[in-house]
Formats: sequence, structure tokens, C-alpha cells
Amino acid sequence: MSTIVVNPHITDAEWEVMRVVWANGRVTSKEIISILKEKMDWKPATIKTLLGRLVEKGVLNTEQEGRKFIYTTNIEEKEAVGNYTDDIFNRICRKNVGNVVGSIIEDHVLSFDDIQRLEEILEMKKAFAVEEVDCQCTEGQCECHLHHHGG
Amino acid sequence: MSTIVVNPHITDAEWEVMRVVWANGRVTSKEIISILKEKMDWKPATIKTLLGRLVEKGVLNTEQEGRKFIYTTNIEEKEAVGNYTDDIFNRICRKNVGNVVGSIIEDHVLSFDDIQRLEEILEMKKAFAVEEVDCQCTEGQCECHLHHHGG
DNA sequence: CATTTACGTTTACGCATGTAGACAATAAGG
DNA sequence: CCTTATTGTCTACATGCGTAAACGTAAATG
Repeated sequence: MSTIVVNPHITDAEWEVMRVVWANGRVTSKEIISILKEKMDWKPATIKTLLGRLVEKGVLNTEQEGRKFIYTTNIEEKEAVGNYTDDIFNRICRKNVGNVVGSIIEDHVLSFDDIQRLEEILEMKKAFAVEEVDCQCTEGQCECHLHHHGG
Repeated sequence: MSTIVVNPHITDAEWEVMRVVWANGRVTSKEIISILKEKMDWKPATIKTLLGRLVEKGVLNTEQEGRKFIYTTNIEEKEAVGNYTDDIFNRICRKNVGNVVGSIIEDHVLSFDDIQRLEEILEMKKAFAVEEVDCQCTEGQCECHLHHHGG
């Protein structure tokens, strides 16, 4: 039984549905519709479409239970979030990752525990830190190469 | 002179073009086409379309210089990246921001300087840290509320 | 058993996006 | 001045996405 899980794109609208599935584990369309009723100004049909697409893409599973279907996820939230964050960091120069992380931290509220955990992670990262991060950008797509052709 | 800069969406393809503009400041379409020639398997026409759309959206400026146009950005990279990162953090529970940042750090190479800078930022954040981050999710979209209705 | 209700599937449609050819205008060169 | 090359604009088209109505089918209910 090999569950092949690829990396399908979860769109904005679909993500709203996925959050409900991730938070609740086993849900019916009815529950999802009810939970999203207020936040999203969607007709039930809209959610049904999204569910259909998510099943089609293999992001969600269905098990028929009596007359209704139970939806479960094939992709954990952590994984989906990871894919999403990877997208960002593929859009910037690697040399810049530290700065972007810095900005993220500055812009968000953290708990004491969060901070402590992050400090621990940083402590561990020191063992693998480099003098200068390697720029992997195509020449002309980041400033790192500027000194190569004297601008 | 008030430069009103909104927050238009920069698509994946457009981003490739923007990176060239951000890295080089003042560029012609010819330069962009040349820089992206190998990385993206695009016909020159494709880049022209993207440039047109970016100008239309107000992301890029054009100044006519002789026969050709010089493209310059209206939106700094940092800002665009910020918009992008905000998207992610709007997709997850605030309580989870710390963990996501932790994963990002774990997954990327950092320099000693990066780590030190991040440590400094964390140090400063301690002054504003909270005991527990406030969950702002719609009920049913994250696990924080689970204990409210005993599931 | 007939009717109503609930739920998934099919169809629909406009706008965004990736990709690019065709066309127009203008500068350069002969 | 006419031809050619260059560069921006217009048009095109398939697919993805947001949004939703219509439809079919099966379960619940009377």
C-alpha cells in the first residue's frame, strides 16, 4: 500500500476548505459548509465544487459512510505550508533568506516559548552555518553578481 | 509628489521579470530578454507581454529614452516579498507562526551573521513576547478551539 | 411506495495567467 | 527617402480559478 502523494497546488479558495479538514480530521461537506458560512460568503455549491476539485487532485480522500461522504486529507498542513514557504524562498536570493526570516519575526507576535524554541534552533544551526551563503540565482536576477561585471 | 503604490499581485512569470528589474535598476526589454533567455524557455514576445502587464498594473514604470523604453520598478523587492510572506501567515493560525518560522530556519542555510542578527531580533522580541499567542482563526479552521466543544 | 431532502456531479462562465504570434511605429542605415 | 531592424501593442488561446446553478441519485419521511 504505497500512498503516492505528489505536490498539487492548493489555491486560496481551496485552502479555506483544507483548513477545516486539517482542523477537524474527518468532516462532511455539510460541516465544512457550516463552518465557512460566515467567513466566506459562499454558496454551498461553491464549497462542493472546491471539494470535488480537491478530491480530483488527490488532496482529499472520500469514504462513503451511509449516504454521505467523509472527507479526509492526504496532505498534512505542515507539508502544504512547507510547499508554500518553499515557493517564497525560491523567489529570492539565498543570501537574503536570513533577512526575510528576520522581517517575518519582526512582523509577528511570538510567545516566550516560541522565542526560546527559535533560539534553540539557531543554536543548532550554528554547527552548520557558513561564512557566506551561496547565491544560486541566475546572473542578472540578483545583485550578488554585480561586482562580476563592474556596474 | 505622492507616489501611490498599491499592492498588485505579481504572478510567478512576472516575478522572474521583476527580479531582473530589481537586480539591475534600469533595464530595457532587450536586457531582460537576454538575461532570462536561458533560465526561462520563453520567446521574446512572452517577456514583452509580461512587461506590458506589469506596466499596466503599475508595478513597473517606463521612460522612453530614444527609441527604447527603460523599465524601472515602483515596488521594491522587500515590499513584494513582504506581501508574499504575509499571504502565508494569513493562511495559518497565529499560534503556529513560531513553528513555521522554525521550520524555515531549519530548512535553509544561514551564515554566522544571519544567525547573530536573528538572535538579536529575538532578543528584542522578548520585550513584546506574550505568554500565549492569540488565535484569530475562524472557529473550525484551526485546532485551538477544539476544547471549546469537546470533540 | 411516493415525495421531499440532501449530497455529489456536471456544466457554466468570466477573469487571470502562461505563452506567443501578428502588427504597428519608429529609429537606423544605406 | 526607402528599407530594415527593433521594440512596444494588440490579439489569441488554452488552462486555472472563483463562483455557482442545474441535475441526478439515493436516503429519509410520511
